Amino acid sequence: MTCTMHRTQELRKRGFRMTPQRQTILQILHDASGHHSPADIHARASLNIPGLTETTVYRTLDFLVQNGMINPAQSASGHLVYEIARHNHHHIICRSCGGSVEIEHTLLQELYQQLETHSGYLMTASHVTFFGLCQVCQSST
Amino acid sequence: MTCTMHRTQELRKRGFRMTPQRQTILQILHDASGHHSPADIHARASLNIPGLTETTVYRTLDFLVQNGMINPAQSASGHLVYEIARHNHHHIICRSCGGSVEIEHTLLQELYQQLETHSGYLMTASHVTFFGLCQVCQSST
DNA sequence: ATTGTTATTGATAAAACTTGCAATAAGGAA
DNA sequence: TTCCTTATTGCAAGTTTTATCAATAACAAT
Ligand SMILES: [Mn+2]
Ligand SMILES: [Mn+2]
Ligand SMILES: [Zn+2]
Ligand SMILES: [Zn+2]
Repeated sequence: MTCTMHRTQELRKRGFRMTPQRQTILQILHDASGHHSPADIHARASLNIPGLTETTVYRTLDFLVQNGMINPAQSASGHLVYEIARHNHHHIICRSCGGSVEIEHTLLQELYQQLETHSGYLMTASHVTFFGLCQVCQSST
Repeated sequence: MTCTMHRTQELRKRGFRMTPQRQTILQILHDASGHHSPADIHARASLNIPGLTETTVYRTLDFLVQNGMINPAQSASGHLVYEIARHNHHHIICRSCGGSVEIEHTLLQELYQQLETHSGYLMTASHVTFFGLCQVCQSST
């Protein structure tokens, strides 16, 4: 079964509908891996769907996050960006230059255990953004 | 030396100035501990400084973050809130009800070590927000 | 295919946040 | 105190994000 059909069924199972808007935005995030801003996504999706509004882009992104198909992340500027949901990972962003690096979730596994023990919260996958100083910016101070 | 005088000197040392706006906002965050939205802060500070604009509140908050006197945090809604810089800590927010709990930084110390080793980034204090499901919301599903 | 239900969209307005610039005032120096 | 430099503010305009609501279209049932 194709990826699109699978996602369509997932949504229908939950009483939601697949639409060209949702399909297009998913396709864009699937193809162009990485983090993308709502404005960027709107620009790209508009090529396929001329009348598409920014309102719908924001709503669709929220919807897809709620349904676990994409993940939100803080960008260096503090704004939200989005990426297709893939393996569980996190990021460190350099406070100074904005550069970033990816962190495997396995590194956080132990912490998550402890957080659950200490807080009673169930720690679900959450695509955390840490901040720090990259090597280049460390030496250039 | 009073707290305000100390902060004033800190800023002057760096070529910046203490102003009624900055002083008032610091005082507000100092007295009302916890996380506060820009709108909330503007409302409170306006009582002391009638003409105060939202623009200045946003700019002041950014400035105070840059100078390490306050910390930003993601609220449950995703928007930024601010609190006076105090002991190094983090938060877990419940995805479902928005409730939150505080986490001591000591719990993350070990992780930060590993992150530095793996990434080469210098991990500075960063007031991280994790997301999960609180006990109440876990049982009510 | 046709119909009916209602989730979803686009249009519009509002709220939240940012930027550019001239007027103001903090605070160092005389 | 007074003067001078320039960091900081308020104002006005712009951008980003959210809320409301009537029109549309997905899709299940006929
Ligand atoms: Mn990512
Ligand atoms: Mn906090
Ligand atoms: Zn850097
Ligand atoms: Zn909860």
